[in-house]
Amino acid sequence: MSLFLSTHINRIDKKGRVSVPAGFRAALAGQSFHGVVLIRSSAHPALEGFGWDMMHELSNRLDEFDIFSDAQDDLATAIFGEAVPLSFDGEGRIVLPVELMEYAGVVEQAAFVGMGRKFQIWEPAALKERQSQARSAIRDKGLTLPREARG
Amino acid sequence: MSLFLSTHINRIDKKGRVSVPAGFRAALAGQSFHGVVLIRSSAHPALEGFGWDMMHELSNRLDEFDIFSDAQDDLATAIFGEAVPLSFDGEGRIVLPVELMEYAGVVEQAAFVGMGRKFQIWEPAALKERQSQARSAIRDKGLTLPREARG
DNA sequence: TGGATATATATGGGATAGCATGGTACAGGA
DNA sequence: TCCTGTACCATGCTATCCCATATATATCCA
Repeated sequence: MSLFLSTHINRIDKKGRVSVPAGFRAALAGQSFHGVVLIRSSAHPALEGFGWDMMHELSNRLDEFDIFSDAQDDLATAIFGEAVPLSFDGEGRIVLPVELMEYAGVVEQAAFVGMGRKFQIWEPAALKERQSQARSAIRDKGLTLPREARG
Repeated sequence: MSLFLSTHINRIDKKGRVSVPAGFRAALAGQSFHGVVLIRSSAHPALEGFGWDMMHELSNRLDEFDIFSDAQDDLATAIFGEAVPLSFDGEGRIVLPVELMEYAGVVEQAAFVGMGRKFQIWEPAALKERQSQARSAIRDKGLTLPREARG
Protein backbone atom coordinates (compact mmCIF):
# COMPACT_ATOMS: atom_id res chain seq x y z
CA MET A 1 0.00 0.00 0.00
CA SER A 2 1.15 3.54 -0.47
CA LEU A 3 -1.52 5.66 1.17
CA PHE A 4 -1.85 6.73 4.77
CA LEU A 5 -5.14 5.39 6.11
CA SER A 6 -7.17 5.45 9.32
CA THR A 7 -6.30 6.80 12.76
CA HIS A 8 -3.89 5.37 15.32
CA ILE A 9 -3.26 6.68 18.81
CA ASN A 10 0.18 5.88 20.19
CA ARG A 11 1.91 6.65 23.42
CA ILE A 12 4.79 9.15 23.72
CA ASP A 13 7.47 8.03 26.16
CA LYS A 14 9.51 10.33 28.35
CA LYS A 15 12.19 10.61 25.69
CA GLY A 16 9.64 11.98 23.25
CA ARG A 17 9.62 8.82 21.22
CA VAL A 18 6.48 7.57 19.52
CA SER A 19 5.85 4.62 17.24
CA VAL A 20 4.78 5.48 13.73
CA PRO A 21 1.86 3.13 12.94
CA ALA A 22 3.04 0.06 11.08
CA GLY A 23 0.66 0.74 8.20
CA PHE A 24 2.17 4.18 7.74
CA ARG A 25 5.65 2.73 7.74
CA ALA A 26 4.58 0.26 5.09
CA ALA A 27 3.36 3.18 2.99
CA LEU A 28 6.84 4.66 3.23
CA ALA A 29 8.73 1.48 2.44
CA GLY A 30 11.22 1.73 -0.38
CA GLN A 31 12.00 5.40 0.04
CA SER A 32 15.59 6.52 0.19
CA PHE A 33 15.17 8.21 3.56
CA HIS A 34 14.03 5.81 6.28
CA GLY A 35 11.77 8.16 8.22
CA VAL A 36 9.25 10.96 7.91
CA VAL A 37 9.24 14.72 7.44
CA LEU A 38 7.10 16.82 9.80
CA ILE A 39 6.00 20.42 9.50
CA ARG A 40 3.69 22.66 11.51
CA SER A 41 0.21 22.85 10.07
CA SER A 42 -0.65 26.42 9.18
CA ALA A 43 -4.36 25.86 9.67
CA HIS A 44 -4.47 23.71 12.80
CA PRO A 45 -2.65 23.00 16.04
CA ALA A 46 -1.30 19.87 14.45
CA LEU A 47 1.66 18.53 12.48
CA GLU A 48 1.69 17.54 8.83
CA GLY A 49 3.73 14.49 7.90
CA PHE A 50 4.87 12.80 4.70
CA GLY A 51 7.73 10.90 3.19
CA TRP A 52 10.98 12.14 1.74
CA ASP A 53 9.78 11.80 -1.85
CA MET A 54 7.23 14.48 -1.18
CA MET A 55 10.00 16.87 -0.19
CA HIS A 56 11.76 16.05 -3.41
CA GLU A 57 8.65 16.84 -5.35
CA LEU A 58 8.26 20.13 -3.51
CA SER A 59 11.90 20.92 -4.23
CA ASN A 60 11.38 20.32 -7.93
CA ARG A 61 8.37 22.60 -7.96
CA LEU A 62 10.41 25.23 -6.15
CA ASP A 63 13.07 25.06 -8.85
CA GLU A 64 10.50 26.36 -11.30
CA PHE A 65 10.77 29.73 -9.62
CA ASP A 66 13.63 32.11 -10.27
CA ILE A 67 16.33 31.55 -7.71
CA PHE A 68 16.66 34.48 -5.29
CA SER A 69 13.16 35.68 -6.25
CA ASP A 70 10.80 36.82 -3.50
CA ALA A 71 8.30 34.04 -4.10
CA GLN A 72 10.99 31.40 -4.06
CA ASP A 73 12.42 32.85 -0.90
CA ASP A 74 9.08 33.06 0.92
CA LEU A 75 8.09 29.52 0.05
CA ALA A 76 11.45 28.01 0.83
CA THR A 77 11.63 29.78 4.18
CA ALA A 78 8.16 28.72 5.21
CA ILE A 79 8.29 25.16 3.91
CA PHE A 80 11.86 23.88 3.92
CA GLY A 81 12.98 25.98 6.82
CA GLU A 82 10.25 24.56 9.00
CA ALA A 83 10.32 20.98 7.82
CA VAL A 84 11.97 18.54 10.19
CA PRO A 85 13.28 15.19 8.97
CA LEU A 86 12.94 12.48 11.60
CA SER A 87 14.40 9.07 10.98
CA PHE A 88 13.03 5.80 12.33
CA ASP A 89 14.89 3.89 15.00
CA GLY A 90 15.14 0.12 14.74
CA GLU A 91 11.61 -0.24 16.06
CA GLY A 92 9.94 2.25 13.74
CA ARG A 93 9.77 5.12 16.20
CA ILE A 94 10.58 8.80 15.74
CA VAL A 95 11.59 11.37 18.35
CA LEU A 96 9.27 14.36 18.40
CA PRO A 97 11.16 17.63 19.02
CA VAL A 98 9.75 19.55 21.99
CA GLU A 99 8.86 22.59 19.88
CA LEU A 100 6.67 20.46 17.66
CA MET A 101 5.09 18.71 20.62
CA GLU A 102 4.21 22.04 22.14
CA TYR A 103 2.83 23.37 18.87
CA ALA A 104 0.50 20.42 18.52
CA GLY A 105 -0.27 20.34 22.23
CA VAL A 106 0.59 16.66 22.49
CA VAL A 107 1.85 15.40 25.82
CA GLU A 108 1.60 11.68 26.37
CA GLN A 109 -0.41 10.52 23.39
CA ALA A 110 -0.28 11.33 19.69
CA ALA A 111 -3.01 10.59 17.17
CA PHE A 112 -1.79 9.72 13.67
CA VAL A 113 -4.45 10.54 11.10
CA GLY A 114 -4.06 9.09 7.62
CA MET A 115 -4.93 11.53 4.86
CA GLY A 116 -3.87 9.72 1.73
CA ARG A 117 -0.53 11.03 0.53
CA LYS A 118 0.10 12.79 3.82
CA PHE A 119 -0.90 12.36 7.44
CA GLN A 120 -1.39 14.55 10.48
CA ILE A 121 -0.43 14.26 14.12
CA TRP A 122 -2.92 15.57 16.68
CA GLU A 123 -3.51 15.71 20.38
CA PRO A 124 -6.28 13.06 20.64
CA ALA A 125 -8.91 15.31 22.26
CA ALA A 126 -8.29 18.13 19.80
CA LEU A 127 -8.63 15.66 16.96
CA LYS A 128 -12.09 14.56 18.10
CA GLU A 129 -13.27 18.13 17.99
CA ARG A 130 -11.69 18.66 14.58
CA GLN A 131 -13.35 15.56 13.18
CA SER A 132 -16.87 16.58 14.17
CA GLN A 133 -16.12 20.04 12.83
CA ALA A 134 -15.02 18.56 9.50
CA ARG A 135 -18.12 16.42 9.32
CA SER A 136 -20.49 19.33 9.81
CA ALA A 137 -18.53 21.44 7.32
CA ILE A 138 -19.02 18.73 4.72
CA ARG A 139 -22.70 18.47 5.54
CA ASP A 140 -23.39 22.22 5.65
CA LYS A 141 -21.44 23.14 2.56
CA GLY A 142 -22.32 20.00 0.66
CA LEU A 143 -18.66 19.28 -0.07
CA THR A 144 -17.82 16.49 -2.48
CA LEU A 145 -14.75 15.12 -4.18
CA PRO A 146 -13.97 16.37 -7.70
CA ARG A 147 -13.67 13.73 -10.41
CA GLU A 148 -9.93 13.39 -10.58
CA ALA A 149 -6.83 15.44 -9.95
CA ARG A 150 -4.55 15.99 -12.88
CA GLY A 151 -0.90 15.23 -12.50
CA MET B 1 19.56 12.85 1.50
CA SER B 2 20.49 15.84 -0.53
CA LEU B 3 18.27 18.69 0.59
CA PHE B 4 18.79 21.33 3.26
CA LEU B 5 15.92 21.04 5.72
CA SER B 6 14.75 22.66 8.94
CA THR B 7 16.40 25.31 11.10
CA HIS B 8 19.40 24.92 13.42
CA ILE B 9 20.82 27.55 15.75
CA ASN B 10 24.51 27.13 16.53
CA ARG B 11 26.94 29.08 18.63
CA ILE B 12 29.74 31.17 17.19
CA ASP B 13 32.94 31.05 19.24
CA LYS B 14 35.34 33.93 19.69
CA LYS B 15 37.34 32.84 16.68
CA GLY B 16 34.27 33.15 14.48
CA ARG B 17 33.92 29.41 14.13
CA VAL B 18 30.48 27.84 13.85
CA SER B 19 29.40 24.25 13.29
CA VAL B 20 27.50 23.60 10.08
CA PRO B 21 24.54 21.40 11.12
CA ALA B 22 25.29 17.72 10.63
CA GLY B 23 22.29 17.29 8.37
CA PHE B 24 23.54 20.03 6.09
CA ARG B 25 26.96 18.46 5.94
CA ALA B 26 25.32 15.18 5.01
CA ALA B 27 23.54 16.96 2.17
CA LEU B 28 26.93 18.12 0.92
CA ALA B 29 28.64 14.77 1.20
CA GLY B 30 30.25 13.56 -1.95
CA GLN B 31 31.05 16.96 -3.36
CA SER B 32 34.54 17.70 -4.51
CA PHE B 33 34.89 20.78 -2.32
CA HIS B 34 34.66 19.92 1.37
CA GLY B 35 32.86 23.04 2.57
CA VAL B 36 30.28 25.64 1.61
CA VAL B 37 30.04 28.78 -0.51
CA LEU B 38 28.52 31.89 1.05
CA ILE B 39 27.36 35.14 -0.53
CA ARG B 40 25.50 38.16 0.81
CA SER B 41 21.76 37.98 0.33
CA SER B 42 20.61 40.88 -1.84
CA ALA B 43 17.14 40.94 -0.30
CA HIS B 44 17.88 40.36 3.38
CA PRO B 45 20.46 40.95 6.09
CA ALA B 46 21.46 37.35 5.74
CA LEU B 47 23.86 35.04 3.93
CA GLU B 48 23.05 32.59 1.17
CA GLY B 49 24.85 29.29 1.28
CA PHE B 50 25.18 26.22 -0.91
CA GLY B 51 27.57 23.59 -2.07
CA TRP B 52 30.16 24.07 -4.73
CA ASP B 53 28.17 22.22 -7.39
CA MET B 54 25.39 24.77 -7.09
CA MET B 55 27.78 27.37 -8.43
CA HIS B 56 27.72 25.48 -11.69
CA GLU B 57 23.96 25.64 -11.83
CA LEU B 58 24.03 29.35 -11.11
CA SER B 59 26.48 29.68 -13.93
CA ASN B 60 24.13 27.83 -16.26
CA ARG B 61 21.20 29.97 -15.24
CA LEU B 62 23.31 33.03 -15.85
CA ASP B 63 23.95 31.83 -19.38
CA GLU B 64 20.30 32.54 -20.09
CA PHE B 65 21.29 36.16 -20.22
CA ASP B 66 23.12 37.74 -23.08
CA ILE B 67 26.79 37.75 -22.13
CA PHE B 68 28.05 41.34 -21.92
CA SER B 69 24.53 42.47 -21.08
CA ASP B 70 24.13 44.72 -18.06
CA ALA B 71 21.98 42.19 -16.25
CA GLN B 72 24.47 39.42 -16.79
CA ASP B 73 27.26 41.67 -15.66
CA ASP B 74 25.45 42.79 -12.53
CA LEU B 75 24.46 39.30 -11.51
CA ALA B 76 27.84 37.79 -12.24
CA THR B 77 29.55 40.49 -10.23
CA ALA B 78 27.21 40.09 -7.29
CA ILE B 79 27.18 36.32 -7.28
CA PHE B 80 30.56 35.08 -8.40
CA GLY B 81 32.56 38.11 -7.40
CA GLU B 82 31.26 38.07 -3.86
CA ALA B 83 31.12 34.35 -3.31
CA VAL B 84 33.26 33.16 -0.41
CA PRO B 85 34.30 29.51 -0.29
CA LEU B 86 34.72 28.28 3.29
CA SER B 87 36.09 24.83 3.95
CA PHE B 88 35.20 22.63 6.88
CA ASP B 89 37.67 21.97 9.64
CA GLY B 90 37.99 18.44 11.02
CA GLU B 91 34.84 18.92 13.11
CA GLY B 92 32.62 20.28 10.36
CA ARG B 93 32.95 23.95 11.28
CA ILE B 94 33.54 26.98 9.10
CA VAL B 95 35.07 30.32 10.04
CA LEU B 96 32.76 33.22 9.26
CA PRO B 97 34.65 36.26 7.92
CA VAL B 98 33.90 39.37 9.98
CA GLU B 99 32.49 41.28 6.99
CA LEU B 100 29.89 38.57 6.47
CA MET B 101 29.09 38.40 10.17
CA GLU B 102 28.52 42.12 10.24
CA TYR B 103 26.41 42.02 7.11
CA ALA B 104 24.12 39.40 8.63
CA GLY B 105 24.24 40.99 12.07
CA VAL B 106 25.24 37.74 13.70
CA VAL B 107 27.24 37.93 16.91
CA GLU B 108 27.22 34.87 19.06
CA GLN B 109 24.60 32.71 17.42
CA ALA B 110 23.86 31.82 13.82
CA ALA B 111 20.63 30.31 12.54
CA PHE B 112 21.00 27.94 9.58
CA VAL B 113 17.79 27.80 7.57
CA GLY B 114 17.33 24.93 5.15
CA MET B 115 15.77 25.99 1.85
CA GLY B 116 15.99 22.87 -0.24
CA ARG B 117 18.97 23.14 -2.55
CA LYS B 118 20.39 26.13 -0.70
CA PHE B 119 20.33 27.50 2.83
CA GLN B 120 20.55 30.85 4.59
CA ILE B 121 22.35 32.08 7.69
CA TRP B 122 20.51 34.56 9.93
CA GLU B 123 20.77 36.32 13.22
CA PRO B 124 18.21 34.27 15.21
CA ALA B 125 15.94 37.16 16.23
CA ALA B 126 15.90 38.59 12.71
CA LEU B 127 15.02 35.18 11.38
CA LYS B 128 11.95 34.92 13.57
CA GLU B 129 10.63 38.12 12.10
CA ARG B 130 11.48 36.99 8.59
CA GLN B 131 9.63 33.71 9.10
CA SER B 132 6.38 35.34 10.13
CA GLN B 133 6.82 37.76 7.25
CA ALA B 134 7.22 34.87 4.82
CA ARG B 135 4.14 33.17 6.21
CA SER B 136 1.95 36.23 5.78
CA ALA B 137 3.34 36.88 2.30
CA ILE B 138 2.31 33.39 1.31
CA ARG B 139 -1.13 33.89 2.80
CA ASP B 140 -1.69 37.36 1.32
CA LYS B 141 -0.38 36.65 -2.15
CA GLY B 142 -1.83 33.16 -2.22
CA LEU B 143 1.54 31.67 -3.08
CA THR B 144 1.62 27.97 -3.74
CA LEU B 145 3.96 25.51 -5.32
CA PRO B 146 2.56 24.82 -8.78
CA ARG B 147 1.23 21.32 -9.06
CA GLU B 148 2.69 20.49 -12.42
CA ALA B 149 6.33 20.99 -13.14
CA ARG B 150 6.78 22.72 -16.45
CA GLY B 151 9.56 20.91 -18.25
C1' DT C 1 -13.41 -25.78 16.43
C1' DG C 2 -10.52 -24.63 20.11
C1' DG C 3 -6.31 -24.16 22.15
C1' DA C 4 -1.50 -23.43 21.77
C1' DT C 5 2.33 -21.53 19.47
C1' DA C 6 4.52 -18.17 16.50
C1' DT C 7 4.90 -13.51 14.52
C1' DA C 8 4.51 -8.65 14.61
C1' DT C 9 3.62 -4.41 16.87
C1' DA C 10 4.05 -1.22 20.52
C1' DT C 11 6.60 0.18 24.51
C1' DG C 12 10.43 0.68 28.00
C1' DG C 13 15.28 1.22 29.59
C1' DG C 14 20.40 1.24 29.39
C1' DA C 15 24.65 1.66 26.66
C1' DT C 16 27.16 3.98 23.07
C1' DA C 17 28.54 6.98 19.38
C1' DG C 18 28.08 11.37 17.22
C1' DC C 19 27.65 16.15 17.51
C1' DA C 20 28.43 20.74 19.06
C1' DT C 21 31.74 23.26 21.45
C1' DG C 22 36.09 24.87 23.63
C1' DG C 23 41.00 25.00 23.95
C1' DT C 24 45.98 24.28 22.53
C1' DA C 25 49.78 23.68 19.28
C1' DC C 26 51.76 24.71 15.05
C1' DA C 27 52.74 26.98 10.51
C1' DG C 28 52.99 30.63 7.32
C1' DG C 29 53.12 35.49 6.32
C1' DA C 30 54.06 40.20 7.62
C1' DT D 1 59.62 37.87 16.02
C1' DC D 2 54.87 38.54 16.36
C1' DC D 3 50.39 37.74 14.74
C1' DT D 4 46.67 35.58 12.31
C1' DG D 5 44.73 31.64 10.71
C1' DT D 6 44.62 26.58 10.40
C1' DA D 7 44.98 21.87 12.11
C1' DC D 8 44.65 18.89 15.98
C1' DC D 9 43.02 17.29 20.47
C1' DA D 10 39.71 17.12 24.51
C1' DT D 11 34.96 17.09 26.65
C1' DG D 12 29.96 17.17 27.92
C1' DC D 13 25.67 16.41 26.25
C1' DT D 14 22.20 14.48 23.46
C1' DA D 15 20.44 11.42 20.29
C1' DT D 16 20.79 6.98 18.35
C1' DC D 17 21.33 2.15 18.68
C1' DC D 18 20.47 -2.18 20.83
C1' DC D 19 18.26 -5.34 23.83
C1' DA D 20 14.18 -6.73 26.66
C1' DT D 21 9.14 -7.25 27.44
C1' DA D 22 4.08 -7.02 26.88
C1' DT D 23 0.09 -7.17 24.04
C1' DA D 24 -2.34 -8.26 19.99
C1' DT D 25 -2.90 -10.83 15.82
C1' DA D 26 -2.25 -14.68 12.86
C1' DT D 27 -1.15 -19.62 12.15
C1' DC D 28 -1.07 -24.31 12.93
C1' DC D 29 -2.26 -28.65 14.68
C1' DA D 30 -4.96 -31.73 17.28
